[in-house]
Amino acid sequence: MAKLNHTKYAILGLLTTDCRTGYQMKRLIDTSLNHFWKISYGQIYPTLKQLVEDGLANVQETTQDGKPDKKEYFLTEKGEDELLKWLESPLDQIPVPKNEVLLKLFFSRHQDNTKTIHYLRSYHEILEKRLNTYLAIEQVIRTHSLHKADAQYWLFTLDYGKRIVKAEIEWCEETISELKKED
Amino acid sequence: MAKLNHTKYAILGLLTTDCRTGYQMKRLIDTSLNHFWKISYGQIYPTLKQLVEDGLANVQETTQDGKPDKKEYFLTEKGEDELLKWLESPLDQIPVPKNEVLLKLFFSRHQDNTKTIHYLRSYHEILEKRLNTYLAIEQVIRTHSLHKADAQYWLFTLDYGKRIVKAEIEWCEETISELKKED
DNA sequence: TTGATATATATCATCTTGATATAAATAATA
DNA sequence: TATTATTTATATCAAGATGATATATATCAA
Repeated sequence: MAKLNHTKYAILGLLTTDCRTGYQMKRLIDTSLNHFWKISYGQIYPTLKQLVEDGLANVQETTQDGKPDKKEYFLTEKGEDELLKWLESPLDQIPVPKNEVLLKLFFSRHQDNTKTIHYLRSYHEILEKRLNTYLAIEQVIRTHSLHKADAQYWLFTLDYGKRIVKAEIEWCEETISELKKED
Repeated sequence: MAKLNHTKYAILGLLTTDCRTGYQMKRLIDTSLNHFWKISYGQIYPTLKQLVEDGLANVQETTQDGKPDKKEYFLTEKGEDELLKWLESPLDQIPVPKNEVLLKLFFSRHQDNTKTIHYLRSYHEILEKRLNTYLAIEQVIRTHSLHKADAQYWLFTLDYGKRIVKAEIEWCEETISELKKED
């Protein structure tokens, strides 16, 4: 049964930025907002169609010089209202994300601690890279995009990402330390 | 296209605990492991069937006094090997979870900051409740289950949950504070 | 006696995923 | 100059996930 469809609102929101095509939306999400969202083409194009059918967006085909033709989507007033209604809607439950690392860790009494430690070291490396990515993105925003309307809110989301990754890194270090004691 | 199927390994892992039925597995996940995993009946029963077909588990129907009949599943040696292989497999990419709160926050320049602040206060409340839940679970583990083979690893996962929630709470407080400055 | 709850198995409409397909363009390389 | 790689762009689909729903047998509470 259909619960709230986040894809629809994500795309409505994206239409308030300067993304106009499905391809641009996918790129923006993948390169700049992937610390808190992800989307697939399998969601984008059917949802754009549905938004047009529902009168929340309209579409205009554009011929480009030196590039393939494209379909540009624009929010309608009705679409804007729908977005605002969603923004105002109260917070429901927040699902806890599934975490493969913790799933494995929970069952890892079945293997040697040295393997588990090695695994957590890999995780630690991934997290450090991720933190560096977030710091780099933050730098780029502060240097080039602070004037943009979204900048402040974008930084809020990055701050969230940074804090979570830092907590994950600390947890990693602590857990590795505890596992070492048990050998 | 089929990527690694976590459900299968989650269920193989659960069969190393004293869960024997689909219903018990769902209950264990929902009550004790929901800080890092979730599963639906829609996954459990078809996957149990598949494990039996693949020779990774076997099933035995049991009549119970005063309760409905049940199907009990047991790991085979082949299933145990498969679980160990999975535990030893190297860490691939870790997806960043989707986060509805950050999605809304990113677009919330379109609404009054007072609404956003109110929304983040709701989030704050949910997080504080969640932290209390984790602390309570930890207490129960330390008091009643420390002897269990899984206890230490379970506490590791809870420690992760606690640290993440604490980071989220701090982020909330900081972000609310920044938003207040802008009014 | 009735309704709620616990224990138990199971299905399905809807949504998501990410691989894949196709195509028109430019850019890089041999 | 031709070929290959990359960019820009739209689109689909098999496989998996979800969580509501259904059904059934039991005990417990009102």
